[in-house]
Amino acid sequence: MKSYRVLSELSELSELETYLKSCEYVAFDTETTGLNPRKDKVIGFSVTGIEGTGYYVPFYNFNVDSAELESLEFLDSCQTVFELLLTKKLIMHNASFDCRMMRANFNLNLIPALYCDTIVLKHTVDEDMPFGLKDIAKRIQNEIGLDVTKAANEEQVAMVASIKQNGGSITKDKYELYKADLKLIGEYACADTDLTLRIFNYYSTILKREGLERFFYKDEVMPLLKEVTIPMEERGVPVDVSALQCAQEEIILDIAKLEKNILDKISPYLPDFERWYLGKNYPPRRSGEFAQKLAEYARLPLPKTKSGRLSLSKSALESCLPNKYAEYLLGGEYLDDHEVLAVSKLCWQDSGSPAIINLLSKHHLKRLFFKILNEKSINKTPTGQPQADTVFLESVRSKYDFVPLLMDFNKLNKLKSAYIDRFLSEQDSGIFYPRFQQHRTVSGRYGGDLMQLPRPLEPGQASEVVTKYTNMIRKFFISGSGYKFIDADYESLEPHVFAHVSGDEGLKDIFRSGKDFYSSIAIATENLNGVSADKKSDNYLGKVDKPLRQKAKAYCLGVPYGLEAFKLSTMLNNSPEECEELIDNYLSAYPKLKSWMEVSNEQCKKFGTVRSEAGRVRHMKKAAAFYHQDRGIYALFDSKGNLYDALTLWKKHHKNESSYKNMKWKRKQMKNYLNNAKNFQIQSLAASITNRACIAISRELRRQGIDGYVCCQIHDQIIVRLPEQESVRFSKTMQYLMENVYKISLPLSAPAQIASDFYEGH
DNA sequence: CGGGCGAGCGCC
DNA sequence: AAAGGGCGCTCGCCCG
Repeated sequence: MKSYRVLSELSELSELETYLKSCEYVAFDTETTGLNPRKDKVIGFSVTGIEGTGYYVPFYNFNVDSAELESLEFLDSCQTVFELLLTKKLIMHNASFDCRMMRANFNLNLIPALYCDTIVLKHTVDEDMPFGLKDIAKRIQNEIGLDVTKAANEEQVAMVASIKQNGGSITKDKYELYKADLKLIGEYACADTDLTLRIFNYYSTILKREGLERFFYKDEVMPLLKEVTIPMEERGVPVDVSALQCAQEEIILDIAKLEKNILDKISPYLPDFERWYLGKNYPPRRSGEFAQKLAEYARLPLPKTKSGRLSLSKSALESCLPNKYAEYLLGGEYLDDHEVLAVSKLCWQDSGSPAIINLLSKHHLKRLFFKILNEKSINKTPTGQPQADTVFLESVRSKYDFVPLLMDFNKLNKLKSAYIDRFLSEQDSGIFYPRFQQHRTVSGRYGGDLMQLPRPLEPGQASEVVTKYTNMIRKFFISGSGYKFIDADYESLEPHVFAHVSGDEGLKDIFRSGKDFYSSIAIATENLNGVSADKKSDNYLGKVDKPLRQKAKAYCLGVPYGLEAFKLSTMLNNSPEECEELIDNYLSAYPKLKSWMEVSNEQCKKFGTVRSEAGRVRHMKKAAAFYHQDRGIYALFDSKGNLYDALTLWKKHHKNESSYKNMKWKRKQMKNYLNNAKNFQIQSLAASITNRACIAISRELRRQGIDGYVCCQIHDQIIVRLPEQESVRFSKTMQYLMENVYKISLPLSAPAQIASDFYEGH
């Protein structure tokens, strides 16, 4: 039986204190007025130390009569409880949020007491979605012995009813939980901490069983969260607001200019487009918008209704006879095509859109290219639709003078909406608070909103206007006065890790000799003579035959991640046979790479898990299930245990459409698992190297008492923000740590630069 | 009108 | 007949 207590009297606090004293592990959760720690209030918190129990301490109550939050006496009397919390092992679900909320509201730093975040705990033993508290609980409800589904539904219904009754809003963007009845909030808050504790207990057993405790608590996950992630999200990065505003104004003008130019140039094709568009959106009708506009167009002498529209009643229309338009509206069949078009256009004009073709709509562009201009698409989307993507546009670039403009138009719009507009609208007093989520990728990389900052372009790589705005984006992030950034990128981290993980001495030697990775592989694979992989040599491949090096770039990492001859042939414009040979030669040149790939496949099939050298596990239960359940006619594997190729599968099953479809889907999944198993070992180790460097850097900053922090991590790049006077000295320390905290069999290099924005030094 | 989704494109 | 991994964000469009 569950027993949740919602405190109402100050005297009850001592009960809570006794409860806390008796528990070692305590689940903790805040209830708030919103998601912004800098603006929103903590209205109360709940704790659970024993499954099935919980306490809620309310700080605010929503007064329905005054429609205001009123503060309660617990607000000033919680010091003892707060201090007690700091002595516990706290369990939270999405701890970054609660920790930042508590510090912003009460200047209480819970990070030192934070023991486990159940989101990253769940992620460490099960990387796949979902990660919401209740969603996780639903998945394991049999194991934890609760009907979470039922309880969650009831809770949802009760909360929504209460919020609505008290005049609150329940939309996704504005969910005013704090307006629900206090008692209800309190009980459900306790239910949440109860779930959190149960989830913790459940996954802790698995963590231990899988030997992941050290990886989780000591080496990476929790230290990264406590010492890097939360501080990073809490402090944010300054942005240059006025530069953002200028850029926004400017790019709007440049986009408008491009749009006008494009519309002028495509005007010969627009009548065809218009016919299609109007016919689709405003087809002839005897009622509604079209009928109204038709009556207007025909100037029918009709009386007006109260709402100001023309009355299309039978008697009114009959009084207009004889008239072909009135006849049509009364049920007649005939209406002239060009008149239909004219009326549709009147309807469209009312919509107020500036142009009939929307250059942002892929739908519209596809119509233009594939139906009106009768071009053939190059690629198809996964759903079989023709694609009007950059590959296609590139192919018709010289054929139509508007296409280069359209490509620029696309890029500029992307830069505007994804970067300029977003950073401007989300910045808060000149600080952008990025998210860094440790559970969003299977590899243990961060997921977040700073991961896709465009990399700067060299002059000539793109048109002038695109280069201008692309190179602006990283400059918006500034260190601010008195502060500097130290910005350090690992030099080709993923290729280094790849060479290390493969265990192939030939691959490793490339880096040991300081030669160019792609050129070396091209020379070894294709038996090239008279060229060198030495970047300083006169006959350096990258200099004397750049396309050959580019070719190698396409397959060096692609092949180990599962790239096959057919796909490669489309990338290189070679025959599949040639590519088959190329791949064979590549793998023969580096025999350990080949055997590593085979071992990885075996591991994935037989056990359904792979482990990165740093200790993270990728769980692929289904891969092992496919392999071990593999029987008879529906087998995915041949007698040697190799995945059937697509052609064999087709031969075996194409006569039965549905089972072929099913087998194809299964094979695709299995192939994906096999590829992912290989990719994971490399990507995940690279992520661990960067993550552990971040932890070491944060610790060193703290040890030296420097007011600095890791403010951004983008896969193989770490940016620290710190006081200017410390920057030069600490940059050496930072570089040393990045190159040395996690040792692999090759030396790593991470040159550190001092900068005042994210662009400098690139 | 909000949610969901496909398509496209940005990053490593 | 098929066609490299990991992501996030934005858009337009569709649907209830």
